[in-house]
Amino acid sequence: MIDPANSNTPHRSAPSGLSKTDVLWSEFKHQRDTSVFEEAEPAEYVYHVRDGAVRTCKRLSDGRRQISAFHLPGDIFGFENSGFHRFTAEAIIDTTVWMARRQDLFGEHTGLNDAVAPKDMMKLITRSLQHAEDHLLLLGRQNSLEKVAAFLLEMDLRLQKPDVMVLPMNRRDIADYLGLTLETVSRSLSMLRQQEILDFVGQTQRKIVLCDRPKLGLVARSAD
Amino acid sequence: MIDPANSNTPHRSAPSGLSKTDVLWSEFKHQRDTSVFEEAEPAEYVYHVRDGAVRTCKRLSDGRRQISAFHLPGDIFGFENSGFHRFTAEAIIDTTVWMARRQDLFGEHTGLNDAVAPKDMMKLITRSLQHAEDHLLLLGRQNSLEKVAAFLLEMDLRLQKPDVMVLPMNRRDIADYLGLTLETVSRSLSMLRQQEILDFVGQTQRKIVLCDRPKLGLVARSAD
DNA sequence: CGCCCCTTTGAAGCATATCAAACCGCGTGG
DNA sequence: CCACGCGGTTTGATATGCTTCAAAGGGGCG
Repeated sequence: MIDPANSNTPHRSAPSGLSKTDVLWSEFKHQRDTSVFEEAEPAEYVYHVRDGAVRTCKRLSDGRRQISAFHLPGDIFGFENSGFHRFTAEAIIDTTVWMARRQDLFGEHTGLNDAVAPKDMMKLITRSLQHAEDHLLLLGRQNSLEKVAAFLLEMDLRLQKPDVMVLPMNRRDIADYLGLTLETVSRSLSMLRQQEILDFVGQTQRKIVLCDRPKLGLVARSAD
Repeated sequence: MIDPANSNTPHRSAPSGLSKTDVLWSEFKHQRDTSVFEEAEPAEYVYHVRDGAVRTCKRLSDGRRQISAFHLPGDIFGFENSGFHRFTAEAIIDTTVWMARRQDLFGEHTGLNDAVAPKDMMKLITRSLQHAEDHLLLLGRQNSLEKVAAFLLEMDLRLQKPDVMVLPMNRRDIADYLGLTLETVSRSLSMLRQQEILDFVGQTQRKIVLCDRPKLGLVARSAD
């Protein structure tokens, strides 16, 4: 968990989404494919992605994995009500996070309670809930092409509709997010490319241009 | 929405799960297959199931449906942070609910703020989130037999492990909860019966006895 | 240059969906 | 009381979308 190679610089400022500013945040770097925290571990910190990308996932004992969310720069993750993490969080690529102690942030056992308004925490949890609820419909009732299209639109939005979308995750991560295999994800992307809805930039298949967002939207929701 | 045939008796008491007692609850009856509220409707009330059962679901425009949760007697549902319902809620069978105004309960715009501790609300939302997160893994990564087994165990637990489990929902509801078809649900139940893990009581296929909960647990998680 | 990881693509297999038919209990109306 | 229709369920046959297995190509890095 603690990597001596990591810097640990103190900061006093607030990520967007949290209102109070007088909380101590420490910087921490995680190499790709290392865990930020593990499922069932006590939840001592809250994390703020500065740079990189993180996946939160659950695993079955035979290795099947479901990724519940991707966390990109600006996102906050790891807050838990229960005191224990319900997910494993792993760095997808080399990632820098800022960490704050839960009790500092949410003032449970400290004198300065409500260091961050409970309202903020509520907002964060509600956003997670909403995302999970939408994802239930996708996992339970949408086909592979719709799933991949929806994924692209989600990433597009969260990366603020860049000209070129650079995906930090590989095909397997996408597959485990969408409840598919990596081959099916690849085939769906190929189909979308063939329909000229997207294109790859250069030879790396992680840089994607969305040529036709409206059409992509139609594919994502052949419905709704 | 408002059915004149319904009784509307005022109550002053608190469902378990909410701490304060001085909130006005009104009783309301919903016939089976009628909606309690619709997606995108303003969320004015919070609901407490007294009797019956409710499903909350999302639909795609072509009719595909994903049920996110079943609400049984004692459950609270319909609280929304956003002010608008993100689901449709429908009575599965004839159902009695108690309703309380959101602002009475959570004291947003009233003089008596925090009529119910924000902590309670947080607990409710966290429970929903946890359930949704677990359901993601089920929908994305478990096979039909595992899904049905997990469903039975969930219902068993929530009905407090009765000798005979009486399911309020039909096979299609179960299917739409598990991301399957009703035929696949039926086949899975038949397989479990053949393995003597469960049995039907009488000729109605909604009364189920779990003969071997440990074995059912093994089926549910051929993993985890 | 060569190895490894990632991705794509093809072929075959399989789990679940789809289509179809029969059964059963139940409520209704003759 | 019985005949009938209907919704719900089961079961069988077939179809299909996705997975599994396999192979090849490409890029990056030692």
